[in-house]
Amino acid sequence: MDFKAMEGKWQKAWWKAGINDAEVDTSKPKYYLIFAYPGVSGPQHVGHMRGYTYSDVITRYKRMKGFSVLFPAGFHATGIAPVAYAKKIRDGDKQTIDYMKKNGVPEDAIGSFKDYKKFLSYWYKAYENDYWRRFGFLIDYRRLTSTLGAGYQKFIQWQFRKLNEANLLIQKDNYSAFCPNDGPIAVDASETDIKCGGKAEKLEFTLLKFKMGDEFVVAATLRPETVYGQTNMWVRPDIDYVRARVGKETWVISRECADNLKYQDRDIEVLGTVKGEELVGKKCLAPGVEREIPILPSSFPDPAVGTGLVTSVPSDAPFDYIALEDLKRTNPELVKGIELIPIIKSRGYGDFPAKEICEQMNIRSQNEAEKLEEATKEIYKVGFHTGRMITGPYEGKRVVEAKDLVRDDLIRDGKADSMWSFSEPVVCRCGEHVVIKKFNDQWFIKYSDRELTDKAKDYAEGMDIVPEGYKEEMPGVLDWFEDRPCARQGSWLGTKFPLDDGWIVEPISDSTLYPMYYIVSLYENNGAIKPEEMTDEFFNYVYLGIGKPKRPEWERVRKDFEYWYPLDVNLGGKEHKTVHFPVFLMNHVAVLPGVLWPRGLFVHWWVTGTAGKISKSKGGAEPIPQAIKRYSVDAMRTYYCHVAQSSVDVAWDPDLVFTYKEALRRNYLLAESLLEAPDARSPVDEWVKYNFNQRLEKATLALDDYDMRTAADEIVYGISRDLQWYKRRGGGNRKLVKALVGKWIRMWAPFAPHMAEEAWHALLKEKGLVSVAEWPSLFDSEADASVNSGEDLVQRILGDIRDIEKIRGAKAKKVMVYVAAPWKWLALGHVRNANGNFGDAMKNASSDPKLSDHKKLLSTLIKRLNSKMNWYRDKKEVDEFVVLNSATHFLSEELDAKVELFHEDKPGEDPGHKAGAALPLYPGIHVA
RNA sequence: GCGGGGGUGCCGGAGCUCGGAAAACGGGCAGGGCUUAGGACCCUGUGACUUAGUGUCUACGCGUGUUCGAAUCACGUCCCCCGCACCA
Repeated sequence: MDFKAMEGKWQKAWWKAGINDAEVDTSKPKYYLIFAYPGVSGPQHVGHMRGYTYSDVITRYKRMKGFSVLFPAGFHATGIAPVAYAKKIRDGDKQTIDYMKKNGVPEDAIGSFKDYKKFLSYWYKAYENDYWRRFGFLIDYRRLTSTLGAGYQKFIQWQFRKLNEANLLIQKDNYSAFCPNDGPIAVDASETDIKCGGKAEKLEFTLLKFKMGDEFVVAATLRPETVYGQTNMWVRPDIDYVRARVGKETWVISRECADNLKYQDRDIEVLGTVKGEELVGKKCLAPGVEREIPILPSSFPDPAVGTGLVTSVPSDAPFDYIALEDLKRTNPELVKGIELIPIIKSRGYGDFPAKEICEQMNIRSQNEAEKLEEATKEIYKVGFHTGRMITGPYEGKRVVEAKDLVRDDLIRDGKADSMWSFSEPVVCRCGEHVVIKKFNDQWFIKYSDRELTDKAKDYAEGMDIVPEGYKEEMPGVLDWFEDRPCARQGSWLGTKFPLDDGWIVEPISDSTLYPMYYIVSLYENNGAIKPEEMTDEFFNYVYLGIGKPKRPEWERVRKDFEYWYPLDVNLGGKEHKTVHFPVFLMNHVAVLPGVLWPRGLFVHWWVTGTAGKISKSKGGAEPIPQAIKRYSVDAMRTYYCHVAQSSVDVAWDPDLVFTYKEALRRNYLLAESLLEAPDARSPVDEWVKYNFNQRLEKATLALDDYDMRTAADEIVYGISRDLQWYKRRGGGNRKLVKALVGKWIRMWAPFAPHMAEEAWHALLKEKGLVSVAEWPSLFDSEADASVNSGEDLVQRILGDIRDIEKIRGAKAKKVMVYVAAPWKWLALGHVRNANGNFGDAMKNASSDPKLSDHKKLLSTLIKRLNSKMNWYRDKKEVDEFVVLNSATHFLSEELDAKVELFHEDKPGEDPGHKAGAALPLYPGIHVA
């Protein structure tokens, strides 16, 4: 089977027929689904295809169920990623370039990426043509849109004016990264604006003021509650600090700290420098404990973090503990008399967690910075969450509470202050140290708004949210979600913030209402509506029905919108659970009337590499064009749907994908061979119809519930199994087979659409496209579960005979089967009625006149039946003789032996005395 | 700590809503067949013991309880994963 040829052939047919173009059709119900559009950031890998595949499978199914489907897509280009890539190419970043090459990007294209616009247009095309179309996604490509498009930006501005009308835009203080030369900049992993420090976190430090004569030596800490364990202070002897006037006080701090404070609204003036070594050996008064402690030399404090001075709590801070140990070796005189002070009791640790973990991790010196970081994190986490104070005024209190209490006390008493600082040095591209600046006019969307939150929570309760667990989380997420900065200053790509010059709408806030825009983008893309025309008047009319249409086209858009809205499902990866989905929901609630709010959310988990999430840097991500070639699109699609539930991470496993390819091929060949079988009525026609119906029904219900896995399981494996058995049993009723295969192939279509089309045409000689065929309906069938009792009986007998063959160590030449006498079914009836109670069963059976001839056998029989009570519970009575009689031919072929069938009470011959052993559904068997 | 989700064969995982011979379905492994060079296909087996089958025992993290009957319900307990933010 040539998957590759099939893919090209049928995709072409789909595009030609335009079955992916969404059209308003008022005679049909509508279905509107989007996936969270991808951030445009270079090549995608096999992991990305999971969610897209779900989207396509769902919408293909809905289309076959008679819905008019809108399945659009777009590109999220705002933010900093495209600029970051352009920069990496300009810088000749080898890893990035190699990754592009490995994904088949031509060299000259890579070169052009120096211009972020070229980068974007290349990937718009690649996502569409190399990924989405190649996977056969029936996306309405006429509606493709980018968040940088002119019309889209008009739409975002309209959205923000709506938010403003709803009083949800506010300005307030915010601390964010700032370069004294270049202004606001981004500190993120892509390190677009900065030279180093992409991983830095923004943290609020407590500044502890240590009195030393008339001035204060100031140390920064994240753990004010540990002041009770202070033994000394650490200073870097090799650097220069500054003496600065802060308000009315004089502080000794690092130069970088002084800079930082300047930007945080402090009245500060640098007076002079202080050499670090001058401080060594001096004593200062530790705040909180009011004890004199020495200032000691160390190498780990960083002048760019906090104040460049660190208070030492060796009981609970691994860095401090190790630095002390170092000193003990090099300069024991300095540390004489310093003892660890127990301050906090945490789960799993004794009095001195820092000491314990250093010993555990075998950390020997301050130079092992990475391990020390890890140890610190661990101790911090455990201490914060499980620790209790065992000293000081808050003894007995949990650390999580004590932390704030201690800090507030110290600040109130003038012994401490606070400051924002990065967790590691951040240097701007210009070479300047990045500071954290206090802005007092940062724009926020007021997601904390009580009314908005409550409305969203109420509404979410009635939404279709998959999986159920996320639905449970949603109220918590909505409560927890606070005001969020929605605009930025600096080198970001995005829409101009309409209320304030110089601000750019940030990339989460411009991606909340966009399903609305796909209605308009169709007309923007075909030129019917120009971006200049997209005024507030336009949007108010088409979305809200306010005002009058200026042109007939507006009415057209309005009609479309009324037809397609609200959105049925927004589908996205689990990374969106705590940001995108809540803001998506809340923005809808904030600016639109309730009837337009989205009906459902679908969250799926990831495809991971063997070691964690597939990432570009670590490699291991299989490029998509290569994967398509190796596995075939249909196999990959089936793999995504079947390999695990959507709410579970799956590890990418190439061997497993191959097994799906083979399963598909097997099914195709099975369909083919069934159609070729000679026409014959078979004893299993009713059985196969009944079971097909069961599976069809189960798959249909599963798809209605967005459970692609169960559906794929029934379709790819379940039906396949039944049909194999049907074939093995001699099934070949031409008319029935054609109907079976016809229905089955239609069920393939959402999952393996190319193979389905191929089979639809090549095997069934159908004319139209199966992708737009009707989803199959159930067979008319009178059969009930008793057909399975019969077929189970045949399978069980076959198995039992095989067991016996094995035990006797010889193949059967002749098999005699004895079907239980009718009166044994009567006895079974009594056992059932007694529901497991042997005495009752026995009593009723022995008083049954119809059983009076068999009194002496009753006791053993009832005992045996009773022990199988649970098994018999839901078994239907079948005429075993009729069933087996129709299967003797089959059995003798399977076993290559003569098979004879008898009634227990008319055994004919019974050399093994097996007739009497027969029970209902357990015939006696003699093998010769 | 808070919130959410979990602990079932060699592995991935069904089953839990609504209690009724646990292990569906896939994978792996083993034996056989069939052909052969296809990542094929078809049988059969895969907790232990036992046996001319329709038998016994052990098993759903651990412990209790409710029940004729518990992976499923209840209580307790241990462990694991994810999120805890301004990052898309």
